[in-house]
Amino acid sequence: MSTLADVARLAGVGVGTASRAISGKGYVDVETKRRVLEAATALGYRRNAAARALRERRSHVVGLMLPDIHNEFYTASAAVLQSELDAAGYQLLVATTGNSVDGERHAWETMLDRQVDGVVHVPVDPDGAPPPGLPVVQLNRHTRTATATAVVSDDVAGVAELTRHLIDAGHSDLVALVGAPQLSTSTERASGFRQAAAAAGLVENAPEGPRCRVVATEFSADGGAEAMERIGHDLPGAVVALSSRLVMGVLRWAGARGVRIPDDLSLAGLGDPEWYALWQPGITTFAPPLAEMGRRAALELIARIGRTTAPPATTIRLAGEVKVRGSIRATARGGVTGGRS
Amino acid sequence: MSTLADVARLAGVGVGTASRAISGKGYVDVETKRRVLEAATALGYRRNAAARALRERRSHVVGLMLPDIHNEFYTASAAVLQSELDAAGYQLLVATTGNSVDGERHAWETMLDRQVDGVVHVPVDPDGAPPPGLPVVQLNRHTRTATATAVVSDDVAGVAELTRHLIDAGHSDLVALVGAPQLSTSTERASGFRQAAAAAGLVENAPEGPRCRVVATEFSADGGAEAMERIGHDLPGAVVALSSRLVMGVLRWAGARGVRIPDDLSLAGLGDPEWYALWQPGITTFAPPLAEMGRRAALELIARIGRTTAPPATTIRLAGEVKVRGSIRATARGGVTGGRS
DNA sequence: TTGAAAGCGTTACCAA
DNA sequence: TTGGTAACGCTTTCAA
Repeated sequence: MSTLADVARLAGVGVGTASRAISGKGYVDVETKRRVLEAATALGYRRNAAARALRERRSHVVGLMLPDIHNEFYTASAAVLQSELDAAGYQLLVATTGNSVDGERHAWETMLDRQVDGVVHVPVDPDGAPPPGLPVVQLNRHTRTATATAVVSDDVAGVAELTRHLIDAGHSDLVALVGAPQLSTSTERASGFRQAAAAAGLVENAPEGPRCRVVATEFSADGGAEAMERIGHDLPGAVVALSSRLVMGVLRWAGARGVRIPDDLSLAGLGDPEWYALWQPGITTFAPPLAEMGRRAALELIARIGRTTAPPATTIRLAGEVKVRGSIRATARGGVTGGRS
Repeated sequence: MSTLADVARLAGVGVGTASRAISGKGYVDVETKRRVLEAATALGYRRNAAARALRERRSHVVGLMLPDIHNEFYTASAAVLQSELDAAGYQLLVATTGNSVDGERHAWETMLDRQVDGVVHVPVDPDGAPPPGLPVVQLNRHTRTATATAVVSDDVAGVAELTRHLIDAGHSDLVALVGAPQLSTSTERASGFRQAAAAAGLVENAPEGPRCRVVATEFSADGGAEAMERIGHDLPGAVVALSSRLVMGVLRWAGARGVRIPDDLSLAGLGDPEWYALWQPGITTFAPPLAEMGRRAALELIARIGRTTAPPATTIRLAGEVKVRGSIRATARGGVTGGRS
């Protein structure tokens, strides 16, 4: 691998000049620059990133910390985040936290050791704080204490709209399935559900009559199946499974128990993996704007890097979209949409 | 951020000693080492990765080049690859090629600029060659010229087994859907299909009688739907869609055309995304051992890094598994499994 | 507009 | 076993 000194020698200039010609900062005569560039091409010169990072005190690398690479919910954001960052000249270092506090600490150490210029972080520990001084943007979830700017989906509004859709279809006995109550995603989704339910006069945990319930489990297929098993003796008319994994769990449970969707039970979901549309008759869902979230997170982070005074931590809420498909059945009790039965 | 010099000063030793104490290479008195480590902890010292990379001429970073982060086929391997690499002290730099030769070239430049120690690569250009001298392991696909070691699924055997399953169920009019013919995945999957079909006496492209066809399109849902549209006038008894995207395309097409699976058309797939099992009555498929492939790729790469003489390029073929579910209907014409109709 | 030279934080060599 | 010192390749003063 040839170095800048090689290029300078071949071009017949000093290293300083060569550096300026190549980086494009500082004065260089047009003709000199041409010669340097030519020499660089001839030698197949590539700037050494390590030397640059050492001298410039910035690595041009940003970290992405997420619970699990193999989860389409995160990768949907990661894909556009990556391309946005790439366009701005940053490389992406990926570390996974495995949804554990230990894993998260380990990932932070990795990031710090690598001198990343900033981090996009899907937080695990609701009370964790990012290392001071490092530009961090939280994605999807946010921690309790507002230590960093977060880019999230407006789940409250989205789930409320989804819930209203159920209510409009004539449902008055609703169950929402959420994950661990410490996660911001759990509480916000539950809150959207409760708001819409309360506004329609559904009473939480009422033994009968118009009612709604919130069941907390774990954001996984097993969690969803287990939760349905738990309430199986007292099934609602509709269940809102507030993550795609929970939807899978409900579907699995329904298949095993012979419960037909939407005939025996209406189902609404969250997220929009490709199979939602494929599954007959399609899962009605609230789809967070994952791509847009990734884009915004990248932009926010880039804006924060290199700035000495960190802008105040804010939460950026992006609106998603309710997608109506066939997993909800209009009841005889009839709502605005009328009954199909 | 404190430096090694700070640590050395606090511990009352020279930087050389401090370096040896911390890196654990070279002679250091036990007591001295303790003092250094203590000082390091007190100062919250972290080794500067850039300086280390510059001096050691290796970055402890490996690159992962894949077509698209948002594709569960690759992330299934990437997840275990990441954890394996992490355990060996390597960080993962991710670049996407977007399935284009240009994107691939750009990704290579990124990798070279970053001085990565090695690369795990899902090749796009079937004729491309990795930069000489850099340890590279190809994942999933391999290039035509055996320039690097590749870790792939034994698609020939797997697809042959899957095809035999169809034949055993009494099918004698088969279509296989594959992607671009330059990709090794396309040719190997097609070859497994042809082998099994020929062994059962199916004639390729025969106008009637026991026959089989191979239709090349693009590895995408649109490609699958378009291919089905193209052959819709002359439907086979069963179609083998040789990627999960193609399966989606077939399913979408079937939904739109009112073709029932498996009643009107049997379907077999490849890969095993979570929704295969969920989709009623389940997609019968050949599932490549993605996790194991990721693990092996990581191990092979680690073994190659730091070794001066590159071991010869070999292709490591890992066996996958055929998963039988409900998307194949036994025909009246009856095979060993007998007909359900 | 240019060249020389001083670091950036490590590791590795060498003499003590 | 230790400390001093010379690189590693680059950017960035500073004088010329």
